[in-house]
Amino acid sequence: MNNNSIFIEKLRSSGLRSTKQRIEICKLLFNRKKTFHFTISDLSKILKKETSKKISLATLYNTIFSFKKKGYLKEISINSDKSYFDTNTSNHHHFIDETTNEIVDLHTNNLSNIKIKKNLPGKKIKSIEVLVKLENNN
Amino acid sequence: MNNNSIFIEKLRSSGLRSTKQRIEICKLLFNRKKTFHFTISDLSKILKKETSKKISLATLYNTIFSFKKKGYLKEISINSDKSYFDTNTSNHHHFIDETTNEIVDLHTNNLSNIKIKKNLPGKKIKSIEVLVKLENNN
DNA sequence: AATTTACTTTAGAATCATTCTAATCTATTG
DNA sequence: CAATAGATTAGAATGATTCTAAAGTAAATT
Repeated sequence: MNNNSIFIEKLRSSGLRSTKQRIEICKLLFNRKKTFHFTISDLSKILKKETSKKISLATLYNTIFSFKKKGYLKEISINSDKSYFDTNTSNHHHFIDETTNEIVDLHTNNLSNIKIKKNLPGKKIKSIEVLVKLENNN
Repeated sequence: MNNNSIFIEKLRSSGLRSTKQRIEICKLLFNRKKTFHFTISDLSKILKKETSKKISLATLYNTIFSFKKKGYLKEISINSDKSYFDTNTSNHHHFIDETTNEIVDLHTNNLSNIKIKKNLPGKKIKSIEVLVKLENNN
């Protein structure tokens, strides 16, 4: 029938209860072909428009952070007053257009291999994130 | 006598009035051998301790942003609830230790050359920022 | 299927960084 | 030394995020 069962299974299999709210958020985030970059307030606005039942802000925060912890979302490191998230959890990087604030994925095959020739004692690399800032041409 | 005159000149030459507050902030930021990474609230705390006269938070924000605009400071892109700044304005990158939140410079000579093989129409690259996240080497 | 229990959701308050406001002050110019 | 453009200030306003504690509900247990 509907494809909620996919999300119910996804939630269950990762030890999260399959609640109405979480399923609604899953549908919004993961029923997409293209990568989706968003802030919590983006999400909140979209949910207000597209959904009949209201989901509280606190639940949105809770859910997005548990999805991040489970590896369903990535948080993007850019300088901003808000946090950005990405539905593309594969290893990749970002362009940010500083005139429009639009975020675009930069896949690793479009980037030369990165080697770090310095290491700090007692520490190991967890991730390497590249942010390419863009401005208008000319 | 004192070396304030250096800062007075620095401020004047870039079209900023040399006020008591700005000179105080200059001394705190630029009388250092090593790169200094800080947030506004770090700075505020240090100023409270090290300085007799109080500088208002609004002035701190104003000053740090004008110093950034003049190129005396760089803002660092990490995910955080606050903005981080860096007194090292040369082209370089950062490590962030996610267990302690300590930021360490990563100079370009410790990094392989980065090539971006994709470009977006009408846009050009303004800067490339690499953030290396570290964790404990257990 | 009813009960229990642990996990979730919720509204609203609280917190914290940052920005705004509008009054006062002051470095520089003439 | 007076004029003025630019700076500083306290405190209020804003906006993102976190907290709280009460009410709701999925899943486990009977």
